[in-house]
Amino acid sequence: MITKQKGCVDIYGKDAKKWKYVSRVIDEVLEKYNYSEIRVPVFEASELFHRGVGETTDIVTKETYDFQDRGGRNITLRPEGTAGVVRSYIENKMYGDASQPIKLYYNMPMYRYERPQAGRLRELTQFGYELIGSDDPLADAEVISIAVNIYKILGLKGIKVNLNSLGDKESREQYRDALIKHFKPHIKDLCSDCKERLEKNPLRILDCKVDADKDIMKKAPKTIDYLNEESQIRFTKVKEYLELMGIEYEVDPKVVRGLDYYNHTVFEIEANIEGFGAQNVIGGGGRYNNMIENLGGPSTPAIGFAAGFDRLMIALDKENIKLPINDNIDLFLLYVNDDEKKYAVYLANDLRMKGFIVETDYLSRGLKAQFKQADRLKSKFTIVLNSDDLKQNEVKIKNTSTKEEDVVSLDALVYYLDENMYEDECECGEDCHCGDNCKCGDKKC
RNA sequence: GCGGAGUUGGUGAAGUGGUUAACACACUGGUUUGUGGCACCAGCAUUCAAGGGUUCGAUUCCCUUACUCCGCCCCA
Repeated sequence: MITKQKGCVDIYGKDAKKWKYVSRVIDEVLEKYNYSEIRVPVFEASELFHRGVGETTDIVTKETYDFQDRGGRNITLRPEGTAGVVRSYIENKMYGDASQPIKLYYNMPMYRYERPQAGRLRELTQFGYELIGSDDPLADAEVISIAVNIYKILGLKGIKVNLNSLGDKESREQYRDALIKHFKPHIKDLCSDCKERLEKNPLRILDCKVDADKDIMKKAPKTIDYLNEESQIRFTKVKEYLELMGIEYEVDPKVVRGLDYYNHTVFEIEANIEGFGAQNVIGGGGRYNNMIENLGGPSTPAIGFAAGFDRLMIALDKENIKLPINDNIDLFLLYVNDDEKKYAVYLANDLRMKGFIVETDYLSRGLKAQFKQADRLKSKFTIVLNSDDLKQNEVKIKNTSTKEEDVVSLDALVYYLDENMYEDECECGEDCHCGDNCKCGDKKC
């Protein structure tokens, strides 16, 4: 048997419906903020990610899917979304558009060659968005708030925003030196990973889990203390705007992010949900004011956010959030003889074109088995096509939940279905948010 | 890249160095010559992830590989 590749998943059936629903919510929220969707290629020149994401990051050094195509080009499957979006921004000269800033969002698969575990896949899906062309702290606050609002609308409760500022280039370098100075004398007390980090990326020592409780860690200098005045004012404004929007957050100096391109505002969104695996950061982002210039565009400030779609689905599942997905059908047509089957074919086609979800039997099953199938599909109505009835130009239609049966003339069938489909009570149940088609009074589901 | 635990039918699983691999659910058919969901009856893994080894004999022991799950690194 040929099986799927390691770290990949098949999404189908009920899960696919949930995915579709969640994607739609994300789309709708982002469109309220006037973001428009961008679709960029799955693969790009390897160089884009090396320069964009950062030559020294783990993502680039050990997690990319690199290959050469038949023309000898060096290709990489995208490990994240921002680099490709920025490439497109530059290549399509969006900086010249009349309307600024540029707001783009995406929801697409990413590829990282990693050992799979809970909440970690090789083919993962991320949604994210980028606000390019504004350095206003309002942009920072808004980007954070969008993420929080998406999670809120989906019904997630256990989420937490951890916020920090890395400051501008100057602040960041000063801070880096201060960290090295602080940790160097104590290097023997640190774990082996941290010993490496000291040279490579000292900021990452801060979120080490092994050394977390040690004294040196607690006494470590904080990014915020090394912000120059300008960066400090900026950070204060971001916080102010967040408060205006009613977004709760916590300043966490340990949030430094693993991608090289960040400066100023960085943030992570954590899912504090019982039963969630070790990978409880479901989203993160920050400002990347230098990246566009680094990739050959004009110097342009930007900020963005990216979130794990798969991890979001896990979070929704762990919090037992019932998504309003419709997994029943409107009508099942049962038949036995060939004339009835022909009529089923005709009627199914006709009613589908008129907007109903109609199923019939494809497996030459007995009547009993067809009823079972109708049950499994949670059909709201069933019609047993009967030659005698058809001669009279009528059918017997049964409401599955009330068990009531009506004789309806074929001409009136569409009208009958329209009238009775949602008649008795809100089909959606109390947890539904389907928003439309519900005739249960003024209640908007 | 490193570490731990697994892999038995469509599903949940029990089991043992020896000739029919429990049990349950699901499924299919029948009891009911065309009106279900209940009940009863019958059927449903020559096979225990793949390959190799030990053995008279392996699904059971050993090795390798693949995959899954969990963790580290890192990240979403």
